[in-house]
Amino acid sequence: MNQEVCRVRLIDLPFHADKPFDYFIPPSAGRVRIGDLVAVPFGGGNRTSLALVTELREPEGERPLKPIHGAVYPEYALDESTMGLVRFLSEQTLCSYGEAVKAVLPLSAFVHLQDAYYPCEGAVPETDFQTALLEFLKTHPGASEAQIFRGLGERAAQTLKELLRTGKAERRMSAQEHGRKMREEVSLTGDADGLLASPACKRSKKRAAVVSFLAEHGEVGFERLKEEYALTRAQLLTMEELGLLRVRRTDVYRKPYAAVLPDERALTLSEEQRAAKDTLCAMSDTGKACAALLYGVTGSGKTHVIRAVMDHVIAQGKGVILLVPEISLTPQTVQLFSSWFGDRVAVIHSALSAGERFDAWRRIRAGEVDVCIGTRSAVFAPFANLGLIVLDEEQEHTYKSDQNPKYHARDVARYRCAKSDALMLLASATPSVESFYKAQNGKYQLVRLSSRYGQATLPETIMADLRADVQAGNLSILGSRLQKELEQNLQAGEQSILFVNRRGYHNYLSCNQCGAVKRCPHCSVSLTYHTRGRYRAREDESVPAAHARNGYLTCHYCGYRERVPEQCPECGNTRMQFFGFGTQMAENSLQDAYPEARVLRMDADTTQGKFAYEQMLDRFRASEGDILLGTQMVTKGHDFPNVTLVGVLSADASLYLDDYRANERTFSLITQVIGRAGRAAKAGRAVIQTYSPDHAVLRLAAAQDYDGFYRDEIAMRRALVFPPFCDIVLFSFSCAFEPELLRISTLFATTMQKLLESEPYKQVRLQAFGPFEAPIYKKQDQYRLRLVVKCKSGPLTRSMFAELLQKFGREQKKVSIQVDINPSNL
DNA sequence: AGCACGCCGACT
DNA sequence: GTCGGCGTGCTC
Repeated sequence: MNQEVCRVRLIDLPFHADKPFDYFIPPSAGRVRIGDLVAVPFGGGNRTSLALVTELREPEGERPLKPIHGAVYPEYALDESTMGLVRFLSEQTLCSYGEAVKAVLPLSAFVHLQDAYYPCEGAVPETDFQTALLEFLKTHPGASEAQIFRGLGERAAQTLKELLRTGKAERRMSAQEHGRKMREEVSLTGDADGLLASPACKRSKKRAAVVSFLAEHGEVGFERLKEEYALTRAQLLTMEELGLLRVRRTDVYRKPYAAVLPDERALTLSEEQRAAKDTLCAMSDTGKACAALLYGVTGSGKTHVIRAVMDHVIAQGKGVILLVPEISLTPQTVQLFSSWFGDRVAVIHSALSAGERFDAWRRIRAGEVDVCIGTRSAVFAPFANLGLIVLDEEQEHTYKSDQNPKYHARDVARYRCAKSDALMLLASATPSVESFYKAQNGKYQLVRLSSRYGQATLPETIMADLRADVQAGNLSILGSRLQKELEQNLQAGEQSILFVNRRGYHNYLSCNQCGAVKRCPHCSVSLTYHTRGRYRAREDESVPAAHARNGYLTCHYCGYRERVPEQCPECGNTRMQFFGFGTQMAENSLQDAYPEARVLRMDADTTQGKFAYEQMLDRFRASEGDILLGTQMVTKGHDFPNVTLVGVLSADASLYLDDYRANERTFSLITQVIGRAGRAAKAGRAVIQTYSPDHAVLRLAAAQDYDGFYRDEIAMRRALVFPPFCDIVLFSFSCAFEPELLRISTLFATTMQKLLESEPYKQVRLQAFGPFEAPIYKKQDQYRLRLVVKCKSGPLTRSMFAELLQKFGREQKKVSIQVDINPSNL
């Protein structure tokens, strides 16, 4: 027999142990193919593990191989393209094979490997306890470890190992599936009177009642019995086992998003929109892999164009993936698209249960849907015939995963589209600098929508200079201009939205006289205040002067640090202040200023519940609030006709983010916020509070001048070498023991430098910074250092990183090392 | 990750 | 004298 050997990757190995292992395929294992999930005995104790077959090969060498147990979960075997995707993910993000597999399959939903123990034929026990255990296994073949412990106590563990080692018992794997919802139809196994007379019914009133009920109604669903008699599943199973009931199980799919009636409104496109649609459809029709950036100013009707292109692709029988940044923040978009595509749509929501996620996956794989709408992970939707992947609001950072595998949905989309000759469509009003750069260089086809759709007009944008307020002695969160506008709105009974930038909160130092902010001389990123001692400021707390003198300012990209200056280097003012406040503090100030106003605070804390977010928006829409105060979530695409004022409490918090994307994020944010107020018939106003009213980014955002913003920003990125002119690789080290942490991270850095001098890595060009302290140096009793590397993330560079990570993972376990290529925030 | 093998402290 | 701590190293 040839092809007796298979090469596999174990699913549950850490990165440093993740390499191929060979097994032989015994005849009992049946047919095994590449992409199959198999159970294999692994390690000294031969514990059963899940593995993925990556290669079939001829036997070679003398080393005896272990036999695989066999294929499991045959319906989830990976096809060739998914195998490619897994390889791509693991190579691209430096994650283990298993992590990649888990990203691509809804594994957690259904896989549950459990060891089952069996006695071996002719086993001769050596001790009394062995005799007892073997006896137990004979009466309970396939018992789990837990069952054995329940029967014989925990001390059976030792004996069980002896039996396994001496071949008196064996361990096989039982593969169980979870999360599969079955419709359970229950009927009687025989004549009702006979069953009622049985001891099983005599002993239980409930059983008797259920039997009588079934005698009357024939076959009924389990749900019905549950309602009528509070019958539990356990009781149902017992009755089935006792032979009273017959349960007919059929597979059902769960559909958490009930189908909405298809929206039959005809789509009328403007001239410009139709031209955009035609361009995109023509690209799709080439049947070749291609990518486009649909850049449309707010209100230009991107959604209509997207829908038209989706229709076009679906009409050709191809699958479409529509990615949105965050389902709960874009309920309208999702609702809109779900209703357009009716039953043939699957929605993948981060709040789905494992089972629901699994159902969606199965429906897609079975070809029952044309469209999959979802967040980041929906980019893996298993369409056999993929025609289009859309990333709506492509600049959003939520498209980058911050857990392994740390992929960017855009990269995965590009890969999948390339492999399936599909179209990748990025859409945004404020594209990421990286994407726009690619569009400028012809990598993406740029499609513009430059005119506003309908009568929507931009609101009047007001830069409110907070320095004037400080000079006038007003230190409130609300500047005078915003106060005036708010009062006007409260009086007129019109609604207002106030935005607090809490995300990316950090302590940065600025002069409250002239607004100057301390920046890194090398990276043009604002410096972050760190304390030297144990003290850490809470969100709403300004840093006390005593601590300020204790601390230092540092750059998160290169580790540069300096002392806290006594006075402003620009104007000599001694009133330097630390920034950062949250929604709670803003709410308090608002209530103090306007006790009669109804303020709805919306942030991560107040939107805990499942529907809390939507409920709050509904309440606001129903005018149950005068002011909606919140974080990021209030800036997303909601239409509130009665909102005529939008305020940004502090544009600076975002402007002086300790991230090279601060400008980009601010531009995007301010542009979106302004878009919130100009949607209805009434004219709106947008008030942007800032200490830097002349900051170019704010002015460009107020003017909605993306091209101007891009021109400045790309020049800055080029000059300082930031993406798209390089990749940033972040290594994070953590350990409870500071000296060890320092030793290992330094060793890591020097080993990397040494590696760079030797083949094959001599051609790798990179610049390393650090190790230096992470923004939060100590977290959960772990000290954290990081190493920032600027490089071009190519195969050679990544394999060097992989080699380093493997080595350091293998040789020491105290310091944990994480890697993130182009992290979404530092 | 799990697990075995291996070399030093407080207990029957 | 042994049980057991978790350091080190391997898993086809």
